[in-house]
Amino acid sequence: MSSRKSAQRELTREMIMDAARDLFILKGYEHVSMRQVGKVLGYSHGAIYYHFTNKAELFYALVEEHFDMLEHKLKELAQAPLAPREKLEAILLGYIEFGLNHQSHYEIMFLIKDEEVRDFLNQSPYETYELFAQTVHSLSEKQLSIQEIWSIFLSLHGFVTHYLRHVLKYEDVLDMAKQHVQFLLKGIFQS
Amino acid sequence: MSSRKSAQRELTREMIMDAARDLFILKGYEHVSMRQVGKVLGYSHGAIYYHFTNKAELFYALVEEHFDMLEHKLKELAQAPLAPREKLEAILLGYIEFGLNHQSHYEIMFLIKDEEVRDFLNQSPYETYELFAQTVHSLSEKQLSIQEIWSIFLSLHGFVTHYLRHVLKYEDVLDMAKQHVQFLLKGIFQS
DNA sequence: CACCTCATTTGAACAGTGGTCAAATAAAAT
DNA sequence: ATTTTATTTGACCACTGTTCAAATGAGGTG
Repeated sequence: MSSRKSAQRELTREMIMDAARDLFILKGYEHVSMRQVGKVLGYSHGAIYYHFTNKAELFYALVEEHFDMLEHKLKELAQAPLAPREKLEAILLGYIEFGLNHQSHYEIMFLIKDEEVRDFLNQSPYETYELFAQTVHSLSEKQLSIQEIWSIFLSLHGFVTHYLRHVLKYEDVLDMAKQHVQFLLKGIFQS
Repeated sequence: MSSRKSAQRELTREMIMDAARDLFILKGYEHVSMRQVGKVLGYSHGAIYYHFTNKAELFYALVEEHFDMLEHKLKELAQAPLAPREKLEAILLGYIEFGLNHQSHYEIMFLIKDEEVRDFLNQSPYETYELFAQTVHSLSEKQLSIQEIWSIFLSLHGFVTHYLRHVLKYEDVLDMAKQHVQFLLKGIFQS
């Protein structure tokens, strides 16, 4: 009965995050317990609390990664060799794709009310939205106001939120997503 | 130590729902426990389980009421003495108002993923959406397609969801709500 | 009145949760 | 070889939803 593992197997934040990520994607924030995370790693739950102050901090560490992923995706799409209108479409669609392909993460990033988690969400959501808004603004050739961009964002958010709740995959709603994007862009470009 | 209360104070589903409603509005679904509900009524939690099979059933009973309220509100707005365009605005704004004035309920009605609760949500969401869609369709003078109405709904849903998460009141976002509605209706009526 | 029945209520029990912390352990530094 | 220090354990706390045998007492029957 050794109560401390050998040095090579010493627990790290990375290891915990890897295990948590798997469980988390599978079950969502609320249905993953600290004890479960410890169990898959072969450690007691106490050890997890040595590396993370609490559950919210652990899961927020994961979410930070995903704000980066979303930003990366937006930047990538913004550089595609397309006409502004097509690029704009790609960005709005890309947002939906991201949301529905990373449902558990989207949930924490934009949906969870839990105060504990919210306390850790500092600047990331604002920064990511700022990037989104800037990109959309320049691609719309300045025809969209701040307010209109915000409305577009909220409307995309509504789409993701709805289908996320019904646990549908992106591919299942692709057509609908495209039509939603068309609806939002209607009247901006005269085409 | 009497273990059964006198007949006049016998527990009813109504009494439980009244107590649950208060707690629920105050704290939201996840932060209300069956023991708390029992406590405010002066009964043990076991008694609650005699009248409701589980927490989900109890809270769903409350939510049924609120689908009715939303339908009632939509019907009321549809009969206001206004021009179609104004009426349409009033309906979209009314939806947002409802969502933000009954945040806890909106959460269960359209947001909670919990399978237990979802099992009880049967036809109500569809029926209510159907009413919304029909009303919007007729008020748009047939200029809006099924798909466009669905997009409008999702976009309103996104607005409510976002501000609900940030626990803002309807009055706090009224201006924003009006602009969002204008954005969604832009291009439909030639005004 | 006594007796019985049965709807109702209780509270102990179960398996789980997030979180804390003294004590045990072993690797590293002296 | 001894001390220090980082890490891990697991008992413990207060809580959750849920189940259920046992207790209770109101109402009906003889």
